[in-house]
Amino acid sequence: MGEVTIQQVATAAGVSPSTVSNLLNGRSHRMLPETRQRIETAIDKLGYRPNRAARQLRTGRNQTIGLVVPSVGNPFWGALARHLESAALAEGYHVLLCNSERDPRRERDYIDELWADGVHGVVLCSSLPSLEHVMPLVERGLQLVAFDRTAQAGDPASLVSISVDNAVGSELATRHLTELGHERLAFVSGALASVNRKERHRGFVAALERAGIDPATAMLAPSGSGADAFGDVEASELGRAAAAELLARDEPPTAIVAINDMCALGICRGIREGGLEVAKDVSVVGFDDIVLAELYAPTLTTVRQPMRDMAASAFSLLRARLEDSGPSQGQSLLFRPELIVRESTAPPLS
Amino acid sequence: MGEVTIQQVATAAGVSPSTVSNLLNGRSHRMLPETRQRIETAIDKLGYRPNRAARQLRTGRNQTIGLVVPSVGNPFWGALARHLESAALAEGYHVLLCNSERDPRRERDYIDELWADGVHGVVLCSSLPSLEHVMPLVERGLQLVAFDRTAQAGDPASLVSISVDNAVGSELATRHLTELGHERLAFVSGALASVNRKERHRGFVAALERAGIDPATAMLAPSGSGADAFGDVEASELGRAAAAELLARDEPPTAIVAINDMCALGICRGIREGGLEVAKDVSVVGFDDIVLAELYAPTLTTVRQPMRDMAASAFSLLRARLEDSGPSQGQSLLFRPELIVRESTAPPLS
DNA sequence: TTGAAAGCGCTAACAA
DNA sequence: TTGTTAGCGCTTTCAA
Repeated sequence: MGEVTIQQVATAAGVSPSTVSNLLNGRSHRMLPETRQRIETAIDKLGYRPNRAARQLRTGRNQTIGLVVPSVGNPFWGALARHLESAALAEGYHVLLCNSERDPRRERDYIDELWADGVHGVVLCSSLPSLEHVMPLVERGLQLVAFDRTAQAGDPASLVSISVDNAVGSELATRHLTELGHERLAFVSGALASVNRKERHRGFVAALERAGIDPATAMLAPSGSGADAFGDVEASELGRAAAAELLARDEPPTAIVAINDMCALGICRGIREGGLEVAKDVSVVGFDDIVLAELYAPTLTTVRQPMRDMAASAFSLLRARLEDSGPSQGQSLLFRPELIVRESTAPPLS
Repeated sequence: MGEVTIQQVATAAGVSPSTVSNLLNGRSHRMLPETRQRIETAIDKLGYRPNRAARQLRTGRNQTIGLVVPSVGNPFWGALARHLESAALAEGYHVLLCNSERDPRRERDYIDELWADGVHGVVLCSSLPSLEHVMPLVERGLQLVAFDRTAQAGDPASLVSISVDNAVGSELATRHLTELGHERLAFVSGALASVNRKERHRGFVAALERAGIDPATAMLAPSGSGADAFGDVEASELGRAAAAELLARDEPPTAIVAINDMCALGICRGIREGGLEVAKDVSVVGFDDIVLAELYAPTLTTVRQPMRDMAASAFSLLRARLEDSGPSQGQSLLFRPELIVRESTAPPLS
């Protein structure tokens, strides 16, 4: 049972615990090379590993960051979790996983909980337009990286925002459709309550205007309360329902822009259920470029988010703030999205 | 900055820290109801939350479990992570996320690391047939739940194993195909190195025998070293390559049993790329029933693992062992898989 | 029924 | 260059 302590290492090396501690904390320059050598040998021989709880109790810091996502069951967040954890591992950090299920209350509780546990850095994937609920903790020193959410006016001054340029991405997607000749377009999304949904919608509208199409003629689905009825994992269900609704109209769209890939896959499903064929009858564009996009039948045209880079940036910015301890200015990183054209889009029929 | 300490609560309530501690640790029966009342009031008023690091330093325990999966980027593991975290949250536990990327060395390092951090319970999703590498820690008291891996002869005596009955699942899948009239079947998997791959293959063979088909005529793909070339996230790539290989044969299979859903989706992709149609030309069955199985085109016939229940069991068994502290006998839980028939399977052409 | 006291393993002044 | 010392916040005997 007995774990090796710093005291035992010190004894074995014939020095005091503080010298060992100095070595451990990167102050090796203030000791004789031979002392250093002896300590290192002792550490190796005994298989010593510092007790993190003790260290945290003493310093108030730890080597853990929190990740709050709507649900890791969703492949998009799963990919973020994977890459973030990878980046963290490389620097000796751990990742505490939290699924908010898009429940604002749960989101706040998690952050409180993390803070109480001594976690000072959190990557927060919140769809909430306001981050007011976490302000008290940010003022106390919590370092926050908002992921997949661009900076907003009321945000904490120290906030780091990391996101793809949603408007540009959506515009790329939509322009691709108008260039193929589509004129009756639809935009499918849950309630336009979150920041990035609004931005993507904005890009959609901008592309229509640029193509000389009156945005007022564009369709929005699901209409009414349907938009609120679905959580994150159920994005595909939302797409499916929206497709059914759109295809039942007098003049159904010939092309659909989906808020994300899971939603797009649901739309494709709905199109097939309506007896039509994706691409041939109705074009579909997604957003995210999850792994499945390339696997689907037909393969999905979509807007890629450079997830690996984004996750790596999220971690390194967080770490820098955690370790520098200086006053940290907020900043925002906007990654450039890329249109990936695959099989789910084609010119309109007639 | 200053967090509220137990000392402050004690002062506010006019008692000593030990009494507060007693209340906190479920020993409220040994104090006057009014004392208890006063303490609770003080806790509420001050917004006190016990410092976990201090508690852990003192007791050597914490409220965190580790989850080691090949990759949360894979929707199957993503789903496990989600449900496990949910179950943990309900009991005040946290989940530390670790992606092994199917690297045995990384797997072992993670477990060591977790142990050094005071994590005494881990849900391990290892494909390794032997758990020898973690034995030293298990002997020191690490509680281990092996997930998606049935109990093996050499396993630690205290191990809990949770898995679906792979052989039965695979047999259900295969029998479904033989009953449809298929006679030229193939089994697609990475190297049959892991426990559950072997079991699934066993079920496949058993079903063939029962149907009066000589297992020797069944095909295995990818052949040779191809089986080793892919990790976990790339299961779909493996399927895609295997499909290409199988379809190039003189007598290609009319039905394929895939080792899991991601692999099955890759196979479907490969079939389409070969100019054939899933179901009509070649039937495909998966395993797992990930969310995408129902979304795919065609929807995928597959074997469902009751993930939510399995994850909940994993957590509650782990917790029981963590908190009972008594000597814990090993046990294994085998969940019953369920065949979900969808569109990707049909009778053979002629 | 309550409190005093010791100490978990570590770090960081401060002294030597 | 190295060691001494004093806690970080909590739990848990043991004594009152």
